[in-house]
Amino acid sequence: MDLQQIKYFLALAHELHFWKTAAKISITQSALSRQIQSLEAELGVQLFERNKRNVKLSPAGQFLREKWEVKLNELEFFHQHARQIQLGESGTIIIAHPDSISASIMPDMLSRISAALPKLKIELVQVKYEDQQEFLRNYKVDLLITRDINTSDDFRSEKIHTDHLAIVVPENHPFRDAKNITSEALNEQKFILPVKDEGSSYSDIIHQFFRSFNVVPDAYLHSEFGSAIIALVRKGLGIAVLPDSYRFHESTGIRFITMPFKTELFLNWRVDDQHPVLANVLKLILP
Amino acid sequence: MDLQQIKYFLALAHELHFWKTAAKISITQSALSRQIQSLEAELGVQLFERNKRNVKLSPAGQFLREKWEVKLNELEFFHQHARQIQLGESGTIIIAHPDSISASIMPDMLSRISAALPKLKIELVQVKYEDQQEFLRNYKVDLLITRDINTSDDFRSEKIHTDHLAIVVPENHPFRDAKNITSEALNEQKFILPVKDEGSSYSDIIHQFFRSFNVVPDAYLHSEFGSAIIALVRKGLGIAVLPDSYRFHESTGIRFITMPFKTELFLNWRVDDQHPVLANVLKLILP
DNA sequence: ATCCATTAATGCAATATCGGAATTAGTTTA
DNA sequence: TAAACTAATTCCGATATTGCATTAATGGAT
Repeated sequence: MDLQQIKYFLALAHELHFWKTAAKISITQSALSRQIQSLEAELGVQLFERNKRNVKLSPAGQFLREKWEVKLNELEFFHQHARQIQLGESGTIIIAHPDSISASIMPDMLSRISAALPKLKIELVQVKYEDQQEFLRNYKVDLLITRDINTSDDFRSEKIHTDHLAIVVPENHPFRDAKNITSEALNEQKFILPVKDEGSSYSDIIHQFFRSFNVVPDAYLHSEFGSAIIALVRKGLGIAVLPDSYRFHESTGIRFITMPFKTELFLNWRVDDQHPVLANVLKLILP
Repeated sequence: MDLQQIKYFLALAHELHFWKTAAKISITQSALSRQIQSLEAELGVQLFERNKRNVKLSPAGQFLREKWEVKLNELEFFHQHARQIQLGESGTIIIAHPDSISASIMPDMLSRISAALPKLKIELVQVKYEDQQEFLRNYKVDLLITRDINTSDDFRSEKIHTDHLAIVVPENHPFRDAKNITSEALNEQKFILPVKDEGSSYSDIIHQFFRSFNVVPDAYLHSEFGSAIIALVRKGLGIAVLPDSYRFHESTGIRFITMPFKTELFLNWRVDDQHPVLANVLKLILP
């Protein structure tokens, strides 16, 4: 059973049309037809119900389409990681990080890495909260920086930084410093908050912030991205609570008021990772 | 990339010897050598470090060996399940159940299923507590009977039975009925307990049992298998707390004293399972 | 040092497989 | 009934794979 056949199957399962699929994957309809037949024969499973006119997935085909799609994807990343292992110091390392620290600790961290390992390519990505574990587990990223402590046994986790929370207000806002921040004052503000990820300690700490003031925030806007939130604050759509790190983005038209609430940053990686430079990179990053 | 090539690779990774491996998989050494070469070329990864004398896995090969082994295994079960979907009512359904109920609710359940679906083959297996979720998730079993409520979103779970706990003692033991069971009496007994699975509600309930008597059990023996525990009780090595269902195993030389503590049985299956008879089977089993 | 046994790679010829072009055979539409 | 589609099939040349025999490198024994 050739992986190529499975890819042909997935393409056909998507198009449900031999000619169009054949064109799209650059083989002839005849070849495609026989590849599918041979796949069906080897599996002992009819994948498509087809007559001379129409093609549709059989129930078993439907099942395998779903499963094969994710497994092939996983295999792809394994192969990529194997190539990285082979490449050694001249490979690529993929780091997922929250937007908030793009301008604070990331630049310093990256320059330290690239100074010590000049041949290493670094790829930066941002990963949605709910996908983070899966991405690290399946080798889609090699290092994961989170604001949440990790729960899985497959990962190691170390605290690398502690941020403060800050109130972010437009430049012309009456709030000047921490003295202005009282329950009464907060109660009259409109807030732009991050979407609340269930179980994320980051949104926890923001709730804790409000609870400590005994305030239920009036929030009509939620956004996943800090930079978007900042843009909205600048436009006067409300004020926000964000990690102090955003201060280093040096946006104009807004003011940060640091509060005594802390939020921590964790570096996560796979235990027993085989990436040849990871150990070196960790040595550079960890305190 | 052919799955066959990957199987060849795994065989060679196991033997680390071209000739022996070739013989074992019934091809010639020449063919094997070139299959491995073509696999390496397609991946762009050297899998083995070899000279004219020795073969050993490269670091990347080591990594892929590990990953491929589990993924190929997963694929195998997917293909098997696809065949089951195709077979319809004449397929096989795989049920994992705890040993304790082999003689109580299983016989009745199975005869009901096979009466209604005479063509269906049923396979019974027992799965270690820590593997249960993985087996159900990856289609190694279709139905899973547990004493713990399920936590994953991918599964559905229904309570099918409630057992009582029973004290199991040898025939000649002074304990006769529940009236004998007091804190003082329990404190003088030696216990044979199940291995404690962290997070298993079944071991929880046994702890709860002891706590309600304010007894810390003197247990020098732990065993995973109820039938083993019963054998040990019969030999006078101690007494045990087990689900009342074991009573139906009709072992001689022991006595069950039913206690008012309850332990529940849950039936678990995959949400959105495609197995063609599963819905029918569920209808037969669920209350 | 030299010879021999071992073992992975390679050259070659036979065979099997694959892919493309054209054809065939059902099905739907006008 | 004809025309337009569309998946399967046939035929044939190109390509890949296999087994056999040979080669080249290595390690151990004498």
